[in-house]
Formats: sequence, structure tokens, C-alpha cells
Amino acid sequence: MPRAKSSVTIADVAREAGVSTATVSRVINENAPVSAATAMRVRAAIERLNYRPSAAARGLASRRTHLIGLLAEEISAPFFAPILRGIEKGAREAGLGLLIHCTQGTPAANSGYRRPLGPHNTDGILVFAGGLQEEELVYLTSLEFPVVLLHRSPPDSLDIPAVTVENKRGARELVRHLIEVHGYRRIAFLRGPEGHEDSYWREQGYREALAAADIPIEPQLLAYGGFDQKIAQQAVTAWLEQGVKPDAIFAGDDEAATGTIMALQAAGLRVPEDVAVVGFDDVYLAHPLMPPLTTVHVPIEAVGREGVRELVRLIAGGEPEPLTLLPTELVIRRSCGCQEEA
Amino acid sequence: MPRAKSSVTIADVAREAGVSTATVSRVINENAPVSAATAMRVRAAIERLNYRPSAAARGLASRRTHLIGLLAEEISAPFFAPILRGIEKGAREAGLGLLIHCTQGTPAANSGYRRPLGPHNTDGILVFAGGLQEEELVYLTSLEFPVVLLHRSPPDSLDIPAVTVENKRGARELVRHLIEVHGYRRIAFLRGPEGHEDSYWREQGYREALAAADIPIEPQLLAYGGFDQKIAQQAVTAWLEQGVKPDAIFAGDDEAATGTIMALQAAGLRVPEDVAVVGFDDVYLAHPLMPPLTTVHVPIEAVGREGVRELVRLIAGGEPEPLTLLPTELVIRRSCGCQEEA
DNA sequence: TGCTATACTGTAACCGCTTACAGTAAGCGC
DNA sequence: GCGCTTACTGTAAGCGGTTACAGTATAGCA
Repeated sequence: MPRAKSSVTIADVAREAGVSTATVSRVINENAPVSAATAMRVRAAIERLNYRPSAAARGLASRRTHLIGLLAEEISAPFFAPILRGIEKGAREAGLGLLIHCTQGTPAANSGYRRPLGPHNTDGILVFAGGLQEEELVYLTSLEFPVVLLHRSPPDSLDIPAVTVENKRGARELVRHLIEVHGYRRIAFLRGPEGHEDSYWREQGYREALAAADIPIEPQLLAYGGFDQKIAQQAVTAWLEQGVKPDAIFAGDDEAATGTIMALQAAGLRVPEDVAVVGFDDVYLAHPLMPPLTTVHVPIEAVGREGVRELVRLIAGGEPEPLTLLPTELVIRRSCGCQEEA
Repeated sequence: MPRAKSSVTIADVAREAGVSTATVSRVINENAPVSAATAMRVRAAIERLNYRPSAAARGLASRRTHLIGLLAEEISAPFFAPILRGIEKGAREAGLGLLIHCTQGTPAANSGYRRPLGPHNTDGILVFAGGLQEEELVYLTSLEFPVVLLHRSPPDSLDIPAVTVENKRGARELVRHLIEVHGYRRIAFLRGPEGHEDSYWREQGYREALAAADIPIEPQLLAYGGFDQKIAQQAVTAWLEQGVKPDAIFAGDDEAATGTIMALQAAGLRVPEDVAVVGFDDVYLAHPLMPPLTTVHVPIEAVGREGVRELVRLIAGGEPEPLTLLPTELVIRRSCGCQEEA
């Protein structure tokens, strides 16, 4: 394979400016004193030659890639977009590039010497929910490689910093609202995917709220909604066909809430008059939905931003913050039966 | 700065397997014959040492980063998610990493030697809409650096491959449906952002459809919707306050359609009985909207996939396909006045 | 004045891989 | 048996930066 035509290198700049390559490197990285006059000459040369340092060479020599990675199972709308935006913004502000990779149905691809993201090509990685298997986390930890978990807590005995939100509290408040303000007692819950922590904690919050109001859990009011519009739609339709008709449905997340509303309306039921529906996340579609969805606001973008902040701290060798729990907030709209707030 | 503790290198593998580093490199890259027995020994050594080649060293030596970049103005939901998914999937299948960067309000950051994405750190880039200024495109072209444009056509006299969709045809069919099936004559249009090509071509399609039906353009039925829910909402509210009441509103995109529906309903008007509304894109929220939105389906994910395919071809030195126009398709739901299709 | 700290700069040794080049051994046609 | 391929392997020269180390000049200080 023929060598590509070589682009301008640091040696060219050095020659042009009449200095050594070391000096050029120093003015670029600003990590050693260089006289103002020399620096100016060098900068002029860089400008003139349109020089751009090779990331590979720089990375090889300095052992820093200036890249962080994001590993996720799936880039699924609409939850992923805001978190990605937060991460991208954080990375940009920290002067880091962002490498993203989905593990979507390719667990095997994540091993062997073709592993997509790791110490060989990034300075640290962010793992969103199930984006990486536990054993891989163990391995990276043994290398002291910086990793931050998003919407997931670390495996036992591994102290990997995690950033997530107050799912349990948010769910509890939400269900409490349903009980105390609206007097609903038969409140159904649609679970999210198995093993998904957000789902787990939301269910705990749901249970706590019911327990606090002395309402027993009715097993037939618990079903699988998968944090997915279609699945939730089917689950709700199945309920209706079986004659199960709750006062209210806590759909687990907004996507499932959307499917829930569609199923209810398709069956001729009115929301919230016949059945109230609430979601979780407050993603983009919650507001324009008809009726506007009562939900719990999750600071999704902030999770991404905080994740990067934590990762940057780890990369710099700082002390990790074991857990960052971002607050959630009840957002009352109309699907619970309230009139829209002012 | 102390050198980080060195990880296992190709030399370690070579020693472990009793071969030269060249041989190890050859079994990894499979680009030269290696005897089966040797290859096996090398692979075992790699496995045993948990060796992972350094991307930087590899890139420096081979002048290939195995990375492609994506440059966009903003990671805005909900249009961005599917295109990103298509790109990520395409990149993954091609064995390339994906580096993403937003230029969001930082045009200056895109010059100087800190430029985020370019020949110094990627093998080629994808530019989404206004993600990169024209002069930068000119520069990259002069370097023969692989670039593919998404939802944007190349500047004059630059033959950069572009991938986009049949906006004009889609808009024309959509408006024709409004005219021919429903008999609407006063059809308003909400433009997208200035300079946005999708917006431009959709307006052309709108104009052509009206012209074909001999309906004159009424300037007061054209307004700025910004491909944005809030802006569209305000624009429609303004119309209503001025007593402008069209038969139907073509909102430019689904986001604007959402805002349009919200504004109309807030004013006590029924959709589609009083005013019909149609969008464009068929993004995630179009279906669950109430009423379900009649729109034009845009194969967003396919744009991303095709973009990567084209970029990979360019990187491999293949002949570029100047323009890839992906088909759009009318999706009839209820907001136009139709009963939902079967 | 002599000595030392400081500011600046250059030399050159890597960083970990790829690959041109060269060499060896075996296979093949005559 | 000889020259020529072909298959395989090793040697070593980069790739384009960073940075330890050393050197020079100047300033500060006793």
C-alpha cells in the first residue's frame, strides 16, 4: 500500500519558524515556557502552513487520546438524544472528543482484540445502562481504567462511580399524588425491561407509595410494559380484554404511557376520565400528547453532563464521587385528572 | 509527567509466541500469509496476554484511523436520533469507530489547530446539514479528504457526494392530497429555518402543488415555523389572532405540526374538522399524536446508512455517487381529515 | 565577582505499530 | 540438477509527535 501523500508535520512548522520541533510542541501544548516572540513566530508558521497535529502521533507519544467513549445498548429515541447531548456538550467543553458505540445485540463483538472502546483508544468511557457486561467492567477496573456508569449502579464490590436519578422518590411521589389528590386505589404498574435499574427503582417507589397508603399490591395490576410503546399497548389491551380496569396506570416511562393512552383510546376509554395515565421521564413527547401527560421530570441531559464531569475528574486522577443522584420532579399535566397547572 | 504503566504491546505478544512483531501484526491484520500453526500460536498468545493493539500506534504507522466523524449543528431530537442510529450501525458494520461533534453556536471553534474533526483524527467525515461552513468544505476537498453531505447539497463547483431525500416530491404529493382528496384551497405553509435545504425543497413542492391546481399563493399563508414546536405554535397563534384561518396547515415538519396542533386546540379549534394539519418526516411522535398526524415518511435512518456506505466507498478510493436521493412516502393518518388507513 | 536559580531552547530517545525489503525453504517445470 | 516461483518469516526504518535531559544566557543575590 503506497504511503499517502504526507501532510504538513511538526517538522515543517519548526523549519518554517526556525525553531526545533520541541519548541513547536511547547507552544501548541502551552506546557513549558516559550518566549513571546518565538511563540508568535511559531503560531504564524502554523497558520501559514495550516498545520494540524496528528492525533495518532500525539496520542502515541503522550499516551492520552483526548477521546472519551460512550457505550450503550441502543441509541433509542427519545431517551437517548438528551443524554447524548449532555455528554457531547460536556466533552466539548472539556476539550475531549466523543466516540460512540452501540452493543446492540452483539455481545460477542465486545471481546477479543477488536473490542470497540477501551484503553487502547480512549482515555475513559461512559457506560449507559446495560452497555457493557459486568465481567468487562471488572476487567477495566483491574486496569484502573476510568469508567463512569450512567443509569446503572456498579456491580458488587466494584467502586465505579455512577450517575443516575432519584427514580424511587420520583415514582413514590407520583403514585402518592394519584392516591392522595385523586383518590385512586387500583393503580396498575407497567414494568420496564428486566434488569433495567430505572425500572426496578420505580417499582420500589410504586410499592412504597401503596404501602404508605395501606393499599395492598394486586398482582394482576402488575404487567410488563418494556419501556416500549408497542409492548405497553399490548399489555393494556390484554388487561382490558381480561376485564381488568384500573383507576390509573403508572406506565413506567413516557413511551409506555404513550402506548397505554393509545390502547385505552382505541378501546373507547377516555383519559383521564375513565382511566388516568401517568408516565416517567418527561421526554419530548410528553407535553404534546393528548391529553398532556402527567409524569416525572428526569434531568436527562444533566445525567450526561455530570457523567462527563465525573469521568474527566477520574482521568485527571481525582477522587471519584461514588454516586451522583440527580433529583426528579413531579410534573402535573392533565392525564392524571388534574387541570393543567398554571 | 511520569510515563503511565505500560500495557502489553505487540512485542510482548511476539516474545510470548516466539515470533517477530511483524508476524503478529500480520495475523492481526490478515494482510499477508501466515502459516496456520504460527497464526494459532500468535492468537493464543494474544488471548493469554489479553493484548489489544494501540489505536494510536496503529494509526500512526498505517495512516488510517479507522474512525469516521459526524459533524452536526445540534443533536436535536427527534430527527437526529434515527439518523445517528443509521450512521452508527453503518460504521459498526464497516468496522469503523464513530466520532461525533456538534458545532452548535461555536463556529470559531472549528478553525485553528484545535479543529475537532478532520484528516488528523478521522478517515472521513459526514456533515449533517449546516454542520460545517462552506469554506471548510472547500478546504477539505482541496485535500481530497473524504466528505459526505447529509441533507444538504454541495456548494457550487464542489463535487462532494450528498445523501438526502425527495423533499420536493413528498411535499407536492402531500399538498396534492390536501387539494384533491379534501378539496382544501387555503393551505398555509410554515417554513423551516432559513438556509435549511429540506425547508427550501418542501416549499418548492408546496408551490408546485398549488400551481398545478391553479391556486395562487397567498403570502399571508406563509410564515416561519422554524421546524420547531414553540415557534410554530406562536406562528399559528399569531395567524388566529389576525383572523387568518386556513383550511389546512402544512407545518413544514412534524415538530412544527405538533406545535400547530397545540395552538389550534388551545384556541378551541378541532383538528381536522376545523383546520387540517399535516407534517413531514414521520418521526416518532407523529403517530401517538392526537389526532394521529398525516405526514410524509422520511427514511431518516437510511440516510445515515447510505451516507456511511458512500463515505466508506470514498475512503476505499472508489468512485463517488454524486447524489443519493432517497424516496419519501405519503402517510395518511387522521389529521388531514381522512379516516385512518387500514 | 562568583554562584545559583530561572527562562528558554535544542537534541534525541522513545511511544507501539506497519510494512518495505530481504532472506530462507520448499515446490515446480524442464 | 537448476533456475524460478511461491509461502512464509524476520529485520529495521519509519509514522509524527512528546519530553527527559542538557545546554546557554540572563537575572538575582551574597
